[in-house]
Amino acid sequence: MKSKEEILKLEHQVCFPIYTLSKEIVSMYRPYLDELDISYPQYLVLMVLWEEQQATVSMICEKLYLDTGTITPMLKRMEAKELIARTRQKNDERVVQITLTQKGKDLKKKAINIPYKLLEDIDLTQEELVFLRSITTKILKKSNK
Amino acid sequence: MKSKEEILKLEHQVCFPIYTLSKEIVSMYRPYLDELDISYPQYLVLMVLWEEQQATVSMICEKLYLDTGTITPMLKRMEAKELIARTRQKNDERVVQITLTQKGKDLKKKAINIPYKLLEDIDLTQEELVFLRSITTKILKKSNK
DNA sequence: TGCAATTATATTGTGTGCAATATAATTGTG
DNA sequence: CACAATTATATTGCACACAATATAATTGCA
Repeated sequence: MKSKEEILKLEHQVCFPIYTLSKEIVSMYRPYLDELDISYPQYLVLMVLWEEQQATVSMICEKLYLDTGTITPMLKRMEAKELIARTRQKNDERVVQITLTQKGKDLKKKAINIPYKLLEDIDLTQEELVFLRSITTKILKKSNK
Repeated sequence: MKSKEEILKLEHQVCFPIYTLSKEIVSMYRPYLDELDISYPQYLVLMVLWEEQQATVSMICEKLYLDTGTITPMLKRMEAKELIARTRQKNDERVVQITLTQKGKDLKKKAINIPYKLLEDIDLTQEELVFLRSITTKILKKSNK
């Protein structure tokens, strides 16, 4: 039985390791993403587009659990780097369609091996990966109700 | 045997959920920490100080896996809020000692129940908690070599 | 149809987070 | 003992992340 004092200690926290782990994982991506001159969140945007061909701003926000305050300036930076194009939808001028430029499409080939490298670097067993995935998605599902 | 295309999605389900979960957990803290007028990283600094009474800047950096570029401005904001005091060490003027003010000490009483509330909100089983902690610390240990 | 809600995106402001660099104090070495 | 290396913290610059607010386009309803 832990005292309140004990519970407040950093070493006993559940959330702190996750918070730290998240940063650590992003930093594991850094050397690979540096080569492509993109950040981790930008890589996530590209993954959406590589899968969907095109997407609206709100679709990207929803898929990545980010809001327009984060996404809009990020998309502008990606546009400046000529990875994507932003165009207002003809039949509804509120909607902004995001599409890949040729440069953005080409990056996929260079990025295709990053997941393998990361899995190597993280070095977890299959069981651990499955468990980790199930727990994280469980919490996310619950909190999204 | 998964195609590269699919693996790209698979890893999307390992690293991305952790990244998202981390943000989700921080947002779970927000209502409780808003009452104390502190951010999650500031809460982490306070946890170190509640445990250690006092600490140097570098000790805090090490414990929280953050660097001075993050910590120094954060400590200044916490000093401005009169939660902590910053004093140069007499025998080595390079070192800055961080101590709690009375206001900083008093916050501990109000914060003592937050971990319980979070555990409730997260709603994981004991096994899941233990597993999560062990796996996150495993990766962190490995990457810190 | 007119205009108040709604919707999609953008903007503002604040606080991290980190790489790179700077600064000042201390230590180690010839 | 001088001074180059090291150490501890600070600063700069850039990119998120998110709450709050703004803006412009579209929808819905009296």
